[in-house]
Amino acid sequence: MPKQALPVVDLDAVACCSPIAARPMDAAQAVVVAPMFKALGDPVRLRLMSMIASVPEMCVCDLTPAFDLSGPTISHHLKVLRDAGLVDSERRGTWVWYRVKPEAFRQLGALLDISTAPAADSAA
Amino acid sequence: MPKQALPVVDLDAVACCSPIAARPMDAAQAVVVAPMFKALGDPVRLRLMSMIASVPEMCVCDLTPAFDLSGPTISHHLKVLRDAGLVDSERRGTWVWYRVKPEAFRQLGALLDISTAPAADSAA
DNA sequence: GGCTTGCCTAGACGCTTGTCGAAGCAAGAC
DNA sequence: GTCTTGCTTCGACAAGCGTCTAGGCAAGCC
Repeated sequence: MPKQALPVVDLDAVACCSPIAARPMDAAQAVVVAPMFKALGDPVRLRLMSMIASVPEMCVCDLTPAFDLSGPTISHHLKVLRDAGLVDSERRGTWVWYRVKPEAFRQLGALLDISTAPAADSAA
Repeated sequence: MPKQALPVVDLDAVACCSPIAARPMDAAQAVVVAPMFKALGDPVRLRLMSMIASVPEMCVCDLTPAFDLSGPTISHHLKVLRDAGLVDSERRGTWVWYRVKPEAFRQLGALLDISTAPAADSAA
């Protein structure tokens, strides 16, 4: 069995590593985590994330032409991803570069782990 | 009418295991996967998911009182989760029971895996 | 048969979101 | 300095979402 968050219940630790199947998530934690999933809940943002995650870092100037959308719209979606804590941006000279925040992805991945869940499919 | 939620999301049609960091996700796949994340992007639905995932199966009658929301609203959120392919429902006598679909969770977890990503900072 | 309980659907309402064009700011070229 | 390019912010609009009440259907009890 994979080791998991020990019973020390620090809110950050819970938000970070406790699978949602381990126990019912409390309202406060749900409010913190939901925006991260929500940010991924748009096809454009999912593709943006994927493009950024596929390379060490990505220039907005390479992101925008991949979509049939205006610059401001892409910029808006990138801001949503930034606000959700999924990516970081940095201006270097003329261009702005985006980079994923791996710890955020590890968090979400850990939340989705159902390996510790009561057997729903086999018990039925 | 234990209608099995129709395959709004056809799991088999999705590249089931390719992490989004492995390569840029194509638009078609993004359109299929985004609704699953979107469904988790609401605090109420996240808590519902967590409650359902914490036990083999869960009766709506136990779900509803945990929230300060009307029955129809909970029912609506459950339908969103059902349409996203994250849960299954079944009527047995008087009550309706919900159950997670583990394969959907495994798929989302796999998508979020960034261990194969080009080192933006983790291996740098 | 009629009544009650459990859940879903329908319709409506206000807030949020995705999109755009216009305008603004920062960096570099001239 | 001025001009151009890259990106973001602003303001607006339509579409979508979350919530409610009202109503409907199925199952079980009398």
